Amino acid sequence: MGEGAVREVAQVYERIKIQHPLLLHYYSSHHHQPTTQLAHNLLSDALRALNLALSVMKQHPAAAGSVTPRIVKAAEPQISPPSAASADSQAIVTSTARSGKRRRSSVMMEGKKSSWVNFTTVPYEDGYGWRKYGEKKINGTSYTRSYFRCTYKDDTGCLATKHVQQKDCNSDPPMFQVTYNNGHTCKNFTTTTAANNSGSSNDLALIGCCNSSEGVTIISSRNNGHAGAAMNNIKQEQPPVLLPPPLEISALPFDASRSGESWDQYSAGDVAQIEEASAGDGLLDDPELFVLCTSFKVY
DNA sequence: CACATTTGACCATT
DNA sequence: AATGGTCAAATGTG
Repeated sequence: MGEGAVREVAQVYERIKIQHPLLLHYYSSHHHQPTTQLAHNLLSDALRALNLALSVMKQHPAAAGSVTPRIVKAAEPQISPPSAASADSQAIVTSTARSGKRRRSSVMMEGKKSSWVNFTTVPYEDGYGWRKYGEKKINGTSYTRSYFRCTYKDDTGCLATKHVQQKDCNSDPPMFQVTYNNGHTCKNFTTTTAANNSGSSNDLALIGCCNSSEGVTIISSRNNGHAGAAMNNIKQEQPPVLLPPPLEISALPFDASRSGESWDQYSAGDVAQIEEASAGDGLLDDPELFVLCTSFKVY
């Protein structure tokens, strides 16, 4: 058993995990079909088994074969899952006195906890409403990084933010690294407008990177090599979904026929906290394996 | 008019 | 000083 085994198990796990919600959605509207429920149960069992297998492999790397030190390092931090809305993080809702010069208080620094990354071809479709608040050219990258905060921050004090960084690799579709900070606390805040992304409705995020070939859904949104241009296709008002509880099987309250959801990052509510180990693309030699190996629950 | 995006400036950290 | 993250005025859009 080696790295290849870990990768294979992890890939199967992620595939099931990603496609499970589609089945659940179908199942929710076809209760009368026992075969669907059977498939649902089987998938649930498979998920648990694979999750457990990955956990064992990770805890006994000697048995599972060598895992690159960088991966292990990145998976080390064990911090509360992204969905946890801690009280102190609420306290950080510093109104930052719009008037004067803002100052990053120590409380603010204490609040930087939940952070996780996701590699996806559809960085703007994760079921939440995001509002762009900045764009920056980051050293060592070809594309600008865009910063988003929760659309309902002002209404609910939701501290969720994310930034999207297109990878340098010339993949088609382009791959993005999405870094989330703080889970959403706005929950099921209602929106009125429906998603009308330029991308096809069934786009599904896929964990992976440049050379991922399997299961990548082509999105129609073009990218002309400038992240800012790609942003023009962002649909800010998307039907929000509740964060699925960590590895808990539940139907998602969204219409999968309208908006693809890249909620895999949530199912890893226990996802290892990922600290930026290095700048730019040096984060990992193999981001795909990296994500796969850090997104399962450790029992 | 309300809301979202753009973009230069500001601030904290290293 | 360089860098990354955020603010907020200006601008765009429906």
